[in-house]
Amino acid sequence: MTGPYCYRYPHPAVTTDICVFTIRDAQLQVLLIRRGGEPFRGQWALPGGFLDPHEDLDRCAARELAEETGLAGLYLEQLYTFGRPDRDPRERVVSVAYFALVPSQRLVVRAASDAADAAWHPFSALPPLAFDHGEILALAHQRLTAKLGYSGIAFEFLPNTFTLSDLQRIYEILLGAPVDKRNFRKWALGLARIEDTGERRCSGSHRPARLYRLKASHRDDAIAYPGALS
Amino acid sequence: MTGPYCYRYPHPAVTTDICVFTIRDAQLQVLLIRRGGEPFRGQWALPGGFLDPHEDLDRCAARELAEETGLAGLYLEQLYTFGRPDRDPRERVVSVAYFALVPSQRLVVRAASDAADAAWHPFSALPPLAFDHGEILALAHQRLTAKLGYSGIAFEFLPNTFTLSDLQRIYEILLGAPVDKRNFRKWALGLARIEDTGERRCSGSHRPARLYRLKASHRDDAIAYPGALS
DNA sequence: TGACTTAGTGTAGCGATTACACTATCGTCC
DNA sequence: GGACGATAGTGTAATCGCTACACTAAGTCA
Repeated sequence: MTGPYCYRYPHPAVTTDICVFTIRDAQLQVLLIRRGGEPFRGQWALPGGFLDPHEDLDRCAARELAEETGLAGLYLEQLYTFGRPDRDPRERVVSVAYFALVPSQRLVVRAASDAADAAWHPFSALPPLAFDHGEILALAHQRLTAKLGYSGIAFEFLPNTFTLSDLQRIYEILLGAPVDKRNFRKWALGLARIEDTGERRCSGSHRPARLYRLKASHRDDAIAYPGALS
Repeated sequence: MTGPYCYRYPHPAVTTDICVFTIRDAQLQVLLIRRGGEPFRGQWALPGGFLDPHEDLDRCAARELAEETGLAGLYLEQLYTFGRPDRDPRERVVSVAYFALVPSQRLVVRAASDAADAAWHPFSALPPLAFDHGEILALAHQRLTAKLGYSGIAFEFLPNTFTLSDLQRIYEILLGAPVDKRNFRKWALGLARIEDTGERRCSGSHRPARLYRLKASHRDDAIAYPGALS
């Protein structure tokens, strides 16, 4: 392939790929797009794409995510950089992987032009993935569960207001194990990061639950749920 | 600049930069090289260099480290990827940063051709650094101290055999605070990862210390010194 | 109004972490 | 060879945090 961009030494292409997680139907789910072009046409892959010449890496990840899925403004964190020489059959591609979390409510996903389709898949039943995206997702999942043990990352799955039962459900799904209600609440109520809104949520024929809210002032507090250490 | 390597879209250059830490003179120290060429000629920088076309990223980091400093076979871990569009004045460069640890004894450092000089610098008194290498080192240091809390990374600073006092000194230097001797030894002796060699080390006019050794079988055990949580 | 469903609450036991000070063993110097 | 100096090595009691565990409260709906 020849073109107008020439260098004295070979340069790899650089892309970002984004692992977007959410919790839906009481399951951890991942956003995948069906590839519209070669290679791996028709297979599922992570959203992502090539780095623009004057664009920061974080910016690239956010842009690709918005372009391919319509999602914007979510928690986005650099994960790891994958660079095996043969990971893309077309040319040498170094991919900076990101991982992102979406609250369960913001699930509207739009497939864009260069992606034939975009859909959520349960993490426990992923289809075969293009390139080394399976490996990338495995690492993202590992990071996600590890961060439960030392950061307040679980809150990123929640909307602005939530009940303590909502929060507990998140932890139970991510940990894959039930959590004691009283111990969990004792712990959660001790966190500086959340506060009572004074409101309640009525959702069915039972006692309404208090609604809590995140305090922006403590956004980056390290929060470790002790039961997450297992 | 024109050359034989042409692409349809612009490609950034990709490099690796390595933050090498050791402990020397009761201080955390970092390996820097003095730049022999432009830009930033004569300034201190992290060892590192351009990715070869058929080389994995990890491989590139290890190779550059060996070429520029003579160090090989040490603990090497990918840290983060830096890609600000203006971080290199010559052209767009995306750098995959690594961090590496060397035992205090293996300190022989050799400056190679393209690096005018290589030397250890106390982390607490770093000279001005080229590019965004100051930022990279700050992140590496953060990762290093964070990992003390949940991994056995401190052992990477030790030679094959060591005394418990050696180990304690590592923790005290990295944590920047004294550690209770009895509690520390109780903890260390409970680790499955170390074993008594039966030998002793005599180093001065005082009681000799038992020598311990790492068990290879437990190389990747997670080890968290409780005092490291502060 | 009774049944159902989820929200919300306290305590006692256990295990882990912490604080704390003296004895042991070697070399050296007189 | 005895005293000194220097580092190695050792145990216990108090505290704190985590865990296990079962019932009452407040709504809806039939």
